Amino acid sequence: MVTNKNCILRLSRYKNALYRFKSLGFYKIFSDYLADAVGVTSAQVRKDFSLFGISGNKRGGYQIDALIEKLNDILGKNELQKVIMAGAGNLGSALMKYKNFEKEGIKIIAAFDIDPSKHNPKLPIPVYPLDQLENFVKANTIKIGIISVPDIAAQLTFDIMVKAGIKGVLNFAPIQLKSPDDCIVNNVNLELELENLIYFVNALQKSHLRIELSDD
Amino acid sequence: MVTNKNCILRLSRYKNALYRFKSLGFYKIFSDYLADAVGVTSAQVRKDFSLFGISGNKRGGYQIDALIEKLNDILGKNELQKVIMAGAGNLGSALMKYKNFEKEGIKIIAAFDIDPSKHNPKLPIPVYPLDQLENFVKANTIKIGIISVPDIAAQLTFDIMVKAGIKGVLNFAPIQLKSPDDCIVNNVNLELELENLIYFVNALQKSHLRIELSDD
DNA sequence: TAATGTTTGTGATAAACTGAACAAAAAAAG
DNA sequence: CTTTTTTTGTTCAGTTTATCACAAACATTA
Repeated sequence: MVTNKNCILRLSRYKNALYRFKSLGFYKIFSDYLADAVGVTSAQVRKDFSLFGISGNKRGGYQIDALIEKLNDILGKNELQKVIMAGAGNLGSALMKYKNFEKEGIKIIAAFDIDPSKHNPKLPIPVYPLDQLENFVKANTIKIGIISVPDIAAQLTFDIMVKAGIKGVLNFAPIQLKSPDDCIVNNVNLELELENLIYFVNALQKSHLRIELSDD
Repeated sequence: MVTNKNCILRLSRYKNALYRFKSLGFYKIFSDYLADAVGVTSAQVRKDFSLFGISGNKRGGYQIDALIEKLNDILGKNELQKVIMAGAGNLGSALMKYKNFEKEGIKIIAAFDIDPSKHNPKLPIPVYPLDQLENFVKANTIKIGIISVPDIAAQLTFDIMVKAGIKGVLNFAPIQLKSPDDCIVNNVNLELELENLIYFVNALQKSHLRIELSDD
């Protein structure tokens, strides 16, 4: 089992790039083209593929269709992935309207919120009371959940999800969730991303400054 | 200059944890407490601090206030960070309403959109035509931008930002932006995060299955 | 003041990841 | 059919990142 998160992220990027190549009319591709499109070296591309037993044709490159198929298979994307959402506030609502998920075979099939004013089972993505989450997840054997509730409610919401049988959570709340071993948490923390950016922008400008100063 | 992105992300997490400890009434902290709160080892905490010349007191731990101050300084957070947003659609609007940014000293001061129906200079965060972005950024010496436009428009929008003098971009569009050396791009790709999660959930379940099977 | 216990700071070590380089395979050219 | 060219697949070496382990420093206690 490959546990390198960056490697898996690269697979997703390769796949996205392949769709673009395909839409341009290509039917085969070489590792260096794909590398350029994704911003890595060609050795990296071949190495990644080799880890998953994906092979191409020497001097012939890779068949795009077959490659996409294999990547989707590895990424678990060859069947529609049903996902639930906890929290129907601003961010949750925006994510529910986000078109790119469906394009990628990911469908948010229901949302849950503690606030009665948010409940509405008639929406395209119905919003139910939070206490119905467990039954819904069990009845529909959902494995993946998204948390977009306020941070104060995140751990509680998470625990409900775990109890219901959710095995993977995309967490937008800016706290570190306490999780059992058999549930995976991916954090998306927008403040952290911005802080990170600010650090590197500052650091880069300082290092430029130092280079300029050291020139004289 | 420390260029390890994960290390910088950890600094942000330490800082967040420190605020929580502080609000609980603590005034000093040991590396192992902080490590537990963030989910790393205590050696990692001390090593990270050591990289930035942060030192504590042997047997006395670290003063929380001084530590927060130092981390904010490193992360460039001791002054309000002004940020602009390109794209005032669903995601952009949700981000503009997102309260946690201001709590962290990050303020979105204006948004820009190509769609006239989105323009409204009277909103708390005013929305201007895209072609005013360059002048606005120059006039206000903004360094950081957020891209939440459709993927087809992302590169164009990015190029405008770079021309205006933006040095760091948080990009929500699911494409790889072509960027000059002096501008940093951090990608937030929600499909990728979900795909990643799906992979690891599947892989974990398969590996459990294998372990169970190999038990007999 | 001396002994004891605790926690930092860091050098050494190990692990993980990436990149370079080249043999092997296959197509194309002659 | 042989040579040349191209591109894969993989080994090996280099780099980066994380962990271990322990000396040094300080507080506490007797």
